Amino acid sequence: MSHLGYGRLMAVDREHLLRTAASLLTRKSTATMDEVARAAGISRATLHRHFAGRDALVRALEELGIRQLESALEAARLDEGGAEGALRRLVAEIEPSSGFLAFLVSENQLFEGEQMHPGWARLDGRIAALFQRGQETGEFRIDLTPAWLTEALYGLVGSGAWAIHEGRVAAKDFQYMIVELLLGGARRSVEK
Amino acid sequence: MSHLGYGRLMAVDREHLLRTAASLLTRKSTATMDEVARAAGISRATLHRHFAGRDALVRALEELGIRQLESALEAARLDEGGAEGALRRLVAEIEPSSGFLAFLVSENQLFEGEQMHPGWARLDGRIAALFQRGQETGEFRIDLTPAWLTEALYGLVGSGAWAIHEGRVAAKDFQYMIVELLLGGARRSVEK
DNA sequence: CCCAAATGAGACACTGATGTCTCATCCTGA
DNA sequence: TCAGGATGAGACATCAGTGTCTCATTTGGG
Repeated sequence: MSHLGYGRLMAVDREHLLRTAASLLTRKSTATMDEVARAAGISRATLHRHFAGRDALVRALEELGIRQLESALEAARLDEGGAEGALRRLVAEIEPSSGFLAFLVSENQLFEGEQMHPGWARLDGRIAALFQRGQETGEFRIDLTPAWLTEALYGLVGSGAWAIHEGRVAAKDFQYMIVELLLGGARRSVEK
Repeated sequence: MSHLGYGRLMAVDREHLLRTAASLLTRKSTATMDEVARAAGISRATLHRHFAGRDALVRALEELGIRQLESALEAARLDEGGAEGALRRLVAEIEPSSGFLAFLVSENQLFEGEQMHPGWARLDGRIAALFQRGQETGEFRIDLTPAWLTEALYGLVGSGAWAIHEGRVAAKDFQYMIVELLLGGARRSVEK
C-alpha cells in the first residue's frame, strides 16, 4: 500500500528528477518543460504528473537549493573555530552548488512581489550571524554590515561560477579567489 | 528630406525612449513590448516602428548600457593618479547605471551562444587594465588575476544594486560598501 | 499469471506575447 | 493653407509554451 505519494511502482525517482532538472536549468535557464522532461528521460506527461506546472517545478527546485545550502552550512560547521576558517569551509561547501544557486537567485528576482520562501531568510540569517560573530571576535571589520557581507558573498559566488563557466578563470581557483577577495580584498596589505 | 532615419518630424525622441525602456526593464525585466510602449507614452505600433522587435530593442539597450559604462570609464579617468583612487572614481561613476547594467548582464547570459557585443570585451579589457596597473605599481596584490577582479567588481556592483533595491542596505552606502570590500576585504587588518 | 499503477505518445484547447497591417487622425514645415 | 510624414488604435494571424485529456502499453508486486 502507499503511504504518502510513494506507490508500489516508482519508475521515476523524484529526487533524481529534480537534480536532472536543476542541472539543465543551471545551464539553460529558459529550458522548456519538454526539454526538462527529455533531459530526465521521461515524457512531458509524466513530468506534469509529478509537478503540476513549471511554477511548481521551480518551487520544488527552490526547496532543493535551500536544502543544498543548508547542508553546506551544516558541513561547514559555522560555529566552530575562527570565523575566517568557518567562511573558508562555507565557500568550499557551497562551490558544487554555486551554479545552481545562481540560477535560483535569478529566478527569485522574477518572483519579486510574491512572498519568498522563508528558507532563504533563515539561511541569510545564519550566514549574517557568521559575519557578526567574526566582527565580535575582532576578526572582521565592523564598518561593513553582516547583511552586506552576506549579499557580497552571494554575488561573488555567482560571479565565480559565471567566470568559470565562461572560461575566464580556472575552476580550481574558485575557492581561493572568492575567499581571498572577500576576506583580504584586492589591496596589497603591509603585513602580508 | 531625411538623411538616415532622422525625418523632419521627430515626435518620439529615440534616446529618451531608450532610457524609459531601460528604467522599466531594470525594475521589471519581463516587461512586455506593450508595457514598454505605455511606459514611454507611445503606442505599441510606434515602438515597433523604431525597433523591429523585442530583440532589436534589447540590442539597442545593450548599446546604451555600453555607452553609459564607457562614459563612466571616461569620467573616472582610470589612468590618472593611483589605481585605488581610480577604482573609487569608477565605482562612483558606475553607481547610477548599476541597476541597468545588472539587467543587461542577466540578459547577456540569455544570449549565450550567439556572439556578444564587442563593446563588452573592450570595457572588460579597460577595467582589467586598471587592476593590472594597480598590480604593477604595487598597490594591488598579484595573486588575484585582473580578469577575476573585473568579474568580482561586476558581481559586487550587481549585489549592491540588488541589496539597495531590496532595502537591505542604505543607498548612500553603495560606493563605500563596494570599494571597501573590493579593496580591503572583510578581514580586520592590523594597520588600520 | 494477473491486475493495478505508472508511463509514453499524442491530440487538443488555451493563453500570452509578438509581429504585421490598415485606417483615421494629428502635427509640422513649407 | 496644405501635403506628407508620424502617430494611435485596433484588428489580425502566428507562434511557442503550457496544461489537460485519452488511450495504449509497460512494469512490477502479489
